[in-house]
Amino acid sequence: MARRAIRKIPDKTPDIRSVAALAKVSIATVSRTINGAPVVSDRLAKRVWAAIEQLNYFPNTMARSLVSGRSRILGIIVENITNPFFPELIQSFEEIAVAHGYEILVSSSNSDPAILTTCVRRMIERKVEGVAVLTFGEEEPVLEQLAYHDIPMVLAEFHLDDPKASTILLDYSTGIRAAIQHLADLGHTRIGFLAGPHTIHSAVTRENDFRAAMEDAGLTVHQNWIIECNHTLKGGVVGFERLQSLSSRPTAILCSNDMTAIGVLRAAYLKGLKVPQDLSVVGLDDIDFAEFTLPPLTTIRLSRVDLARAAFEALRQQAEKSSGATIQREFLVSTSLVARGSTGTPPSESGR
Amino acid sequence: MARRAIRKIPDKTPDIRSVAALAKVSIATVSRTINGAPVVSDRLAKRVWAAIEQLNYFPNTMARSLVSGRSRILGIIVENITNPFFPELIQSFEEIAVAHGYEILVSSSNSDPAILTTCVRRMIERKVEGVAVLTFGEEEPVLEQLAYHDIPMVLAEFHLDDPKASTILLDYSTGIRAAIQHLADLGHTRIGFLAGPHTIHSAVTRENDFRAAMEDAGLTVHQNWIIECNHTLKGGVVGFERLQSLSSRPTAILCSNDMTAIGVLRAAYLKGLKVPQDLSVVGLDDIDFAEFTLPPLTTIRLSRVDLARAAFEALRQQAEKSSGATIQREFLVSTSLVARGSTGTPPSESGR
DNA sequence: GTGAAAGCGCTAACAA
DNA sequence: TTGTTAGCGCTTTCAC
Repeated sequence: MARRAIRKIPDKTPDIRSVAALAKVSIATVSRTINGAPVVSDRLAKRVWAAIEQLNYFPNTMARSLVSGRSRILGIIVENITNPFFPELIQSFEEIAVAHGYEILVSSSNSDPAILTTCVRRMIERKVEGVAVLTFGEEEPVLEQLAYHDIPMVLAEFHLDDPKASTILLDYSTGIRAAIQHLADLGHTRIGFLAGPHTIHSAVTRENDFRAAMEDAGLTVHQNWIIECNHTLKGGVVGFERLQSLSSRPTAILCSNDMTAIGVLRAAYLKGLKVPQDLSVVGLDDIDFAEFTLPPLTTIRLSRVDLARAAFEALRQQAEKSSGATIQREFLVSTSLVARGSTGTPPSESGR
Repeated sequence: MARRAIRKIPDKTPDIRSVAALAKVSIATVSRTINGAPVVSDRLAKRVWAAIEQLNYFPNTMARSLVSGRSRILGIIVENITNPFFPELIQSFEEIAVAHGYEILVSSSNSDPAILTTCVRRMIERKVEGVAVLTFGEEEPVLEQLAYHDIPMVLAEFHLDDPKASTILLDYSTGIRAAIQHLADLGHTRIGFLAGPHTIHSAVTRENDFRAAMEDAGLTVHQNWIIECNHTLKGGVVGFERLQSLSSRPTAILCSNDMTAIGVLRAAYLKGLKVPQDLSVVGLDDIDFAEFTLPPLTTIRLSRVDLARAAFEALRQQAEKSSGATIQREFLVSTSLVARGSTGTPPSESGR
């Protein structure tokens, strides 16, 4: 019974030593070659690469991170991955990060503080080099943990007085002004606004910018035409219905985001209202789907690519900052109007 | 000039040694305590936990992974994060994985082989303990890399003859039969099918199941009513138009996925066709949005939660398999019909 | 039950 | 330019 079965010993995954041995160099040389240290001679570098190829060697990221102290992981926390705006954003962020040799840790807070706490904990445990907090304003409670752990962060529309925190400012104003002007040019004077939840900074900003734009255009803001919704399709439906229940109604509705606007489109259709003949609707975000609503949605474009780029850049600067160097702490992403089919001249019978 | 500025030395992030020192035990005891090894005495364990708390200590995941050989990271590769089906899937997978102490690495192949290769490379470099390849059939070329690196994987609708590969079978048949029967019950006999790209296994399976279901229902399959689309909204528009250009047309269309169906809904509307009065439309997936189309989409539900659960379970079993133990290698996720407003009786004037 | 010590695979400081 | 070596923070034998 003592006979030893002859088993093929599975070849260990190759490590830096096997590469060094095969290339007949030291492990330091292998390391230098891989990391592009400028001192390795071509002759040796060539041998090293050959060995790497032959062994199909992949450096062990954990060992690397452990010793270098750099995880090369960036975190991104979004509000709700189920809102099409965010997958598009994540995709851009991922692309950029991967192109720069970073890995990303995605998580979605679902506007739930408990989940957010878990997200942050995961980020800290995995030693991310920075976190893009793109929840648009629900973030305060967790920011301290991040700050405590000295993790760089970039926040959308929120200034944190921390040396490691950068801010992305969203210039909604430009887009919103353009939208109001567009509506005014079409002849609208009665414009309502379906806001986002007031717990979200960006929602408040958007609403304020709406008010300012209305004033600038010389239009009256009707307080009861401003309704707090929740940035979802259903929220848009509810908001529309509340507006409809009023005796005096707007001829155009600006929505705090596209999902809300899509909800309005849907509710208006069910109500028998024609867009844009009976009602003009404007969204904000310009998610991919906006082009395909019926009618195609006029909206204020907030470029996911620009946003992702700014977020990455802010984090990269923090992560790769040489001490003493000065970095950009504030980034601006602008918005612009995309006129499509959901806006038109107001119905003539409506009181001007 | 030699005066040394007095600077507050930032406290290093606490490590296992600081905890051990504070608790007056060895680092081995700290490690055992954290990992729930059953041998630590209550007395010491208590001291250790107190020290951990006091220092706000987080174990270093990389060091842990390096020595234990377990990254506790699972990869998930999806076809296209921009298709609403996938964010919903990712969200479920993330929830389950995080609940079990795993981190996840998400990436989206965008049906681009070059990107897919990068995805796989990232997974390998980060030493994931398993990968859920949910691209639904474009995966072969990269599977070998994963297999070569001995990484467990779970594939949707694809058997790979590798000890580390598990398969999730999608039982489309049940749902598709139910859909055809539903249509037949309404009086439809002329049913078309907008297929997905033939390069995708699942698309082919769905098409075959459509044919089989038609035969079972005693209905004739018209080859020219089966059109290959690409699982996008635009694809649905194009498919619909091709169907419309025919002299003899179906009264109902089954689509290989919801995005295609939404495209059909949109194109039909623009064409002046009323759904379901003039045309019945059925989707497949039941993405969240399906409930909100106009009219609400009748569709075949493919539960993201079930799929995510199966994927995680397959990977977990592989990753935590004790040698010799036998594990489940095949999982089944079923489908069911969700009847909503996009299906109805066929138009009377149309030839039966 | 507890501790000492040997690495996990790699980078970086220092020597040569 | 290249090699030697000391750890990075942790888990895990192996003694006690």
